[in-house]
Amino acid sequence: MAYHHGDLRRALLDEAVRTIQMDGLHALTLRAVGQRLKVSRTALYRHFADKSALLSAVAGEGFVMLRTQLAAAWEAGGGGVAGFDEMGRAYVRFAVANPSHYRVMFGGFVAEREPDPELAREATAAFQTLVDAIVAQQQAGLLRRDPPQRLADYIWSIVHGIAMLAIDGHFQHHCTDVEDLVAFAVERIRTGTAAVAD
Amino acid sequence: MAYHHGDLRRALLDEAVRTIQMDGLHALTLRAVGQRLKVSRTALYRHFADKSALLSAVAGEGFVMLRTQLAAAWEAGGGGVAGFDEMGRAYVRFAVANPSHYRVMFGGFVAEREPDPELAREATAAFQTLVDAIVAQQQAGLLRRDPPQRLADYIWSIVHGIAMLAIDGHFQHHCTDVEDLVAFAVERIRTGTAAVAD
DNA sequence: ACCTGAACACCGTTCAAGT
DNA sequence: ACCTGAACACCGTTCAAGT
Repeated sequence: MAYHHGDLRRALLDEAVRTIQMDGLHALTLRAVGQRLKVSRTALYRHFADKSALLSAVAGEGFVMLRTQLAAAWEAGGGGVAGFDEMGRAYVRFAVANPSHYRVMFGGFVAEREPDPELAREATAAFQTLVDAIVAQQQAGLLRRDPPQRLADYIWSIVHGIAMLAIDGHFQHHCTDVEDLVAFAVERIRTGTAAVAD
Repeated sequence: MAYHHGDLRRALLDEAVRTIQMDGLHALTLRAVGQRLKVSRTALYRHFADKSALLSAVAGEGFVMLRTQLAAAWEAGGGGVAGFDEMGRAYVRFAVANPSHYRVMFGGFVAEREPDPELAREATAAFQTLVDAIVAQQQAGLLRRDPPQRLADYIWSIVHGIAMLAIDGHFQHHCTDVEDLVAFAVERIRTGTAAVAD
């Protein structure tokens, strides 16, 4: 009869994201997901070790999407200053457009225990996109010659902070437009990290 | 016999923080808290409407502590540049020293639904400490004359981003010392937001 | 007023059993 | 291989009852 065959895994991931998007992370129960997919609530265990493995998979897909969109923004901006600024905008835009992915990626649900190495690898790859762009700009004389990792930690913190506060609605209270804030941040980062004369 | 009288509320708050600190937010169960305080698991309902009200109270105390420590740092630094830099350091230091408070304050557990107005007021008061310091610096000609709220959103995002990533252990992977990162951030913020010549 | 114990409706997970 | 149904040990919350 209506076996889901190979695509139940895919359906479970999509339904998990959909549920978090609509009703929040606390509403994600294996029973509800199974019920909505017309499947036993234990069918999931054929595809994931447990609930946290499902969340890890969601986070992993999120990191792949993020890395792809960051790289695309860098390319679309033609590298250099325009490309880097575009990366910052793309980062926050990803978080705002995919809040459930982002929350699972950084909400502390996965990072608590030692996460599966594949997830760590994908997170590192996304971070590396930022480091690469920083090194490229330094070599073009567009950015301070601080250690790239330090600059990356700093800039990642800024866009992450904006993204988190935006997702959690902390800006709505004082009517802050997120796009405007990111534009302001990009300018201030540029001013604060410009290459200094030798 | 061993009634807790008026201080059960206090004991519940402390035990909640202790539990989150030691075992994580997912380990905070009303049953465990009650058991550890030698009290029925339903005794809590005499002091809090429900579990989320307990978390709201923890968050509220966190905002009071944060505001106090930010104001103290500003004063200790004698206002001006030194005081402002000290505020940034104090912010991240608070988060790292009180990760369970911080996670409840910003982890999206409280902000999801409409939070109680008292909590919102305390969060706003903490934010206002930053705005006030920014206005003072602008009047002293030490900071760009952008809208104070915009500068506050920007700087709050930076320290919040560093704090969150630090708490969730995302810096341990590439051996970043948080104090060093904050020091670097404070310098870059200063350079990026310095007053411009008229 | 403050606390208790039993009860209710949930949850993730396991496991023997079915196809 | 893939899915099911019953069972187990949890959870937050309610409520009549005790002091």
